[in-house]
Amino acid sequence: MTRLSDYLLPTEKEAPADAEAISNKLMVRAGLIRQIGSGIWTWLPAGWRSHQRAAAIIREEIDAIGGREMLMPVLQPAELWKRTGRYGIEELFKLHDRKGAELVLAMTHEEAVTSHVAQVVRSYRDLPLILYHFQVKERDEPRPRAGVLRTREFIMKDSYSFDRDAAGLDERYELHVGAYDRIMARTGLRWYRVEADVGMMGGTGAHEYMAPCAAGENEVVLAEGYAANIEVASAEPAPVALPEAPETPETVSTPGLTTVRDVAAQLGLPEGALLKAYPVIAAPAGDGEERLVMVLLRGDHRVNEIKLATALQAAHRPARAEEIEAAIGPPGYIGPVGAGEDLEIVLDAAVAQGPPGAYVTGANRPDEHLRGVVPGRDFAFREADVRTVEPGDTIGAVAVTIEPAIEIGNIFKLGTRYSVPLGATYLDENGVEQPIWMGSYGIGPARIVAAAVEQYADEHGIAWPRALAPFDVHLVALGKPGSPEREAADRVYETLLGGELEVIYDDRDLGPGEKFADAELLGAPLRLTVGRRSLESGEIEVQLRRGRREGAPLPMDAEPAQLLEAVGELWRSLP
RNA sequence: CGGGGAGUGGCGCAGUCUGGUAGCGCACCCGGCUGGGGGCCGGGCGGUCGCAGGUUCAAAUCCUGUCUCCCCGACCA
Repeated sequence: MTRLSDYLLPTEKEAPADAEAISNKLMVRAGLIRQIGSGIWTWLPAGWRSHQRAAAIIREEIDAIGGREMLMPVLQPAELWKRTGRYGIEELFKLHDRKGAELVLAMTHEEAVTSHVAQVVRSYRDLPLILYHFQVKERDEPRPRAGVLRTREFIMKDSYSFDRDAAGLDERYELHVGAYDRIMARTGLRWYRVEADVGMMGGTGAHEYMAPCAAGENEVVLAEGYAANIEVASAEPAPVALPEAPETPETVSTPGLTTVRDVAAQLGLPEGALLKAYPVIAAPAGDGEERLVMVLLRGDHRVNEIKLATALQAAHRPARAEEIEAAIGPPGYIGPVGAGEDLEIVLDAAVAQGPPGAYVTGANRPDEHLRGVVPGRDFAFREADVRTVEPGDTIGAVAVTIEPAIEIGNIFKLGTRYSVPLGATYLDENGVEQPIWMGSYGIGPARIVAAAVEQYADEHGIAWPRALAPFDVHLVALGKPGSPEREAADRVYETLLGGELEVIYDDRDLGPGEKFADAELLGAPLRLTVGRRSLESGEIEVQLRRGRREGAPLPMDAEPAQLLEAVGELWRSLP
């Protein structure tokens, strides 16, 4: 029973002034969500229905691959996080109880689930295992934004798999790939599964599920048969015309010219004919020594920090001017030639694999560059792909497309990252203790909902895919309360209640304009209208929200079973 | 953390420069009209001007401090 007259659906004509993203504006305007603090949101009744629909799809598919639903707490002892070395994470909310004991608010649940498994699982006979829950995550994000797309508190479905070995983990991972693919397909979203960064913790595989939309914070690189987060993407660079190499490099005077653009312009060369030197200080995990590394790439390319971190096997930061001055040469004029025997030089693959020719580099002397520098001949290097893919790059001779997208799920092979510190082991057939191999798999119902709004909204409001709409059918009654057309609308409502579809019935005493506007704002896929015209024509008017198309009208005098059948058929034809 | 912007009824805003009765539209309440695209008329309710301190006869307005929110960047298991 959902009559709008006694429902809480606070719609607004105007979007809140501080909203920017489409989903932010529309979800607030449609009465789905309300903000209570930065990155802290309430789901109002209609919005929560959409959230629950997303969650239900996820639950069904994870159950179907053998996931066991449970519930773990958000409030946790800090000790657990100290054992895995994650207590220092800045995003982790930390607090104390009245006795002064240290607690945290969980931002994810590897620690909790692994500590349970460590206690409970003893034998290879107990494995494999998939455990999951829907639970609030708390993260002190540096910058919450875009309504419900990036919040400090949100519900995530996180599942965790436990296996005897890497091969078992691969199996559980593939099961999740299948489940996630089915979840995405069922939501009605446009989505991609992309290769993702595995991080420096030695993960062995990761994918992200991305929904393309303007408000997305990530970028995905797409080509025929290829989809990757730009953080890890690789492609063929657009070619650059290089001058032929002279016998030896020659010095050119470039007073005051410290940028690629200025030097290229001065010498009449494309920016790609220069080598850009990007000095970084690399600090390997653990207690490795810091070291200075010169990263070289084509002047028109940009460093990809994630790929560079992978190539260096180390966290890194840009070197400071005084560090550059002391170790190499004057900032703005540094280059690989004569930079010192011991300096580690990483040359981007786009140069190392590029056509033969000569480049311009800094001369390591003030106001001078070198022309005619040939990698390999004039300096030694280590090759690595460390540049960011950009428009104009190709894969298989076809230009890539780069799209903004929102990450709605990710799956990750953890290996023994958490089982070892938390002592999650089992005894194999030979009685030998072995670490458990783990995977973790997250997905955010809120982001699924918000992404659907982003992808399908138009200037009139939300246009839900069938699977996520808070209500399937929006029945609008026109005319005065108590009028014959209202009575007819009531009868249609009663009939629809006997069917499978979720109906919101606008029985409020408002004008037609307001009702239609609210219906389009709220975005149910199917709108049925009963008014005076219906009495005259004997037809219930039909409008399909997606595209705002008129549908074939339904007969008003049909038997309830017939009407339900007709509505059901209409419903199944919708996107 | 760096840069920018903003806090005035539920929402959107004006008023601040130049101190002097807190205003507008929408929403809301009451009555009436209207009844197929946010309609009309009349009458109402509702605001410690984010907070604290200061200057002044007098502060939404000037000064100091502080809190909160948004955007861009940095960051992001």
